[in-house]
Amino acid sequence: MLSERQMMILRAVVRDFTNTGVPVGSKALAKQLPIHVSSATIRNEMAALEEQGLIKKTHSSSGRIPSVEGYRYYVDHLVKPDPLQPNDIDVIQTSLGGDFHKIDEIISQSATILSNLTSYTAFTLKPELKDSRLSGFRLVPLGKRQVMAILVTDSGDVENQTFDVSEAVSGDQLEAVVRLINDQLVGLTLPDVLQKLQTDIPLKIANYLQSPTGFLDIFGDVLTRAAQERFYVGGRLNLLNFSQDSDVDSLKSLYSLIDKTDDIANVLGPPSDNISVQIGNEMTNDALQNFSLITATYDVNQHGRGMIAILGPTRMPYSRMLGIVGAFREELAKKLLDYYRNYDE
Amino acid sequence: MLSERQMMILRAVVRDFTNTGVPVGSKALAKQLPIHVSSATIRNEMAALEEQGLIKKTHSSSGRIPSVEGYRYYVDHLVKPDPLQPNDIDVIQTSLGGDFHKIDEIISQSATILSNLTSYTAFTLKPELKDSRLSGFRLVPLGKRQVMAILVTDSGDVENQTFDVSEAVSGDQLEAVVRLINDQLVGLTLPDVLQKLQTDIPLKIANYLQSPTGFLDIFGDVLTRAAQERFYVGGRLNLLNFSQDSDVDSLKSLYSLIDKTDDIANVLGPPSDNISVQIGNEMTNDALQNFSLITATYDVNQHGRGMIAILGPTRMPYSRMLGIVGAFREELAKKLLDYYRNYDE
DNA sequence: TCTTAGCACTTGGTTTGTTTGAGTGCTAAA
DNA sequence: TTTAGCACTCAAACAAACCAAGTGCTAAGA
Repeated sequence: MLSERQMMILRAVVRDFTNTGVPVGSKALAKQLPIHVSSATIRNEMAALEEQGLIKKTHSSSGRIPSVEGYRYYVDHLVKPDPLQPNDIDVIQTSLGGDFHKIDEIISQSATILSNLTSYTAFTLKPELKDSRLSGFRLVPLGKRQVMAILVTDSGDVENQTFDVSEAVSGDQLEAVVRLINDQLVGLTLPDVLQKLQTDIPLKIANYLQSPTGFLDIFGDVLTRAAQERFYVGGRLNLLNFSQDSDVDSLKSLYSLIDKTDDIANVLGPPSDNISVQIGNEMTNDALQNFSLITATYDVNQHGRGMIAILGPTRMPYSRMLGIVGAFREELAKKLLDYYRNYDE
Repeated sequence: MLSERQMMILRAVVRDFTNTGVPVGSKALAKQLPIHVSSATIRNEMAALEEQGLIKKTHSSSGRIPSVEGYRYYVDHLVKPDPLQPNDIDVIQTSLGGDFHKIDEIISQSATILSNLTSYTAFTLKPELKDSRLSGFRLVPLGKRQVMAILVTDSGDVENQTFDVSEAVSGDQLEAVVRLINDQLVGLTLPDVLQKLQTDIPLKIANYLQSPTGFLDIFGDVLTRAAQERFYVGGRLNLLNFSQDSDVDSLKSLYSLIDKTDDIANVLGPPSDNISVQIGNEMTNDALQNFSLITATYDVNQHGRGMIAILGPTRMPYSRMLGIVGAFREELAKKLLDYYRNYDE
């Protein structure tokens, strides 16, 4: 249990350290705090805070820096998100104000905006497609042997892929396949489609084609790509600013971590309604020991829920960051609702 | 004019320094060289080489390192490309051996292979499309207001883009546009198409649509994207290994340089039949002062010519790198010919 | 004339020691 | 409970000393 004064001191330590990066000592605190006590008193309180594992020293006679637990306490109990700077609001609204023709453009643009605002690295995941349904499938013959497969979902997502057909296939046959898929699968959720694709469909398609597997593979490919959570990264290079003593190896593993599509869900953690903060070793991943991750979901009504996140050094100014993330999730949700409304009507 | 012995010494200095990264002294050279002379003699010769600006000292009593001019002389007169390691041949052939369905896959895969072989950063440009011709154009209605535009060239390239149509457009109208474009533009080279698009076409299309500009913009978009040289980068992270003293700023400018599509042609320089080497400040770009760039073209007969390149530290083992680039350009050309042959027949 | 042994000299890097300043814990008095 | 005072610690900055590698030059030898 912390006294009021201890909280005040802890808050000041975190604030000061996140701002300056220098361990903060009793004297500086005494001068800075609103209450009027001597540095010796501060020292006593700091000893108590250290006792509880909330702050620590970098060496035996140094000032204090927050421990991970200290940051945690600060984030959970002491911080208040800063309201956005007018300037920041401007940036968001102009960057997001344009006319977009694809959801992906909005989401990827968002990653850039977020990284600019924070000067950290930002992630954006588009709303999950798990619940969206197949609304159309096309096969468009392009040349002698090339065909493009196009898949459309009811939420306006389009996924396509070109492939070669190994044998000569007639337009009629293609048509038949398309008709079959559209008859049987349209309206189902993507996971359901994927499942049927492995059971019912191969039998039926065999009527039209001798070796149907090729087609189904392609269709499956396009499908899984569409169903996969697609994520975007902004401000990759900002990570360079925080890799202390330029440890190339850890930088590399960091970069390969954030570029691997499959891992990202693991890294970000499960979605939650609140804005969530993960600090340093609270994340299991070794490469992230000196980083903090702020994640937040955004809801687009029946169109599902997506996620945004920023990754920065453990000593980030949390109040400002929480403010930005909180505001941005709202703006993004609004923008997407707008987009869908336009698209639906 | 260099004597035989001076050449031998220069070659040895470059070899040694590129291998070890340590300035090389007279004693080490005396031991290493095939001829039997004392270190004092070597010192005299080195003084002569320094006189000519081919090698230099890092400080008044240090060993010598090659100057840019020294590297240049070495590359122009002394180096012999190493033959490929059996292991490397293996890597190339298995990585390139698979079944590809798109040229872009081959080219992008090539960047990865090259970067793996060299442990530097690799670039690959696909064969220019300037000379290839439009072979087909499609507009595929996807939903109420979404349409996909697809463009195919005679070299098998496919480019597509989804867009919203602001007004309700009937299928008939779309068909008419498609027919018009196919009638008027198929068979022309892409630059010609682009040109006609600004002159003849708008007039004709006005018969079918009230506000044709939207469509033409889209078509133009897709077209320019297809005509643009597309390039791929492999081994981005390898740059981290060579950024001495972790100068974050120069790293950043380096990365933004290689990620900007429009600049890449400038950076790589004009294509030439030979393998070309650019060393340090021979490149005007500030960010590249400590790097060397090896570029080479590859020819795919009538399908045009592309480019590959590797970017590494000035002190790279040139003989090995020249060997790799030389061999790889051939393999890639072969593979692409194969691909086109399959595609054409 | 070319080569080489020998030597004085230069320099960066490493080690070792010193100083300084910010900060701490503890004690004893207010 | 607070605070002034004091002894103590440690990183960082600076300086001195030393070492190893290498150089240029000179003078003798082939």
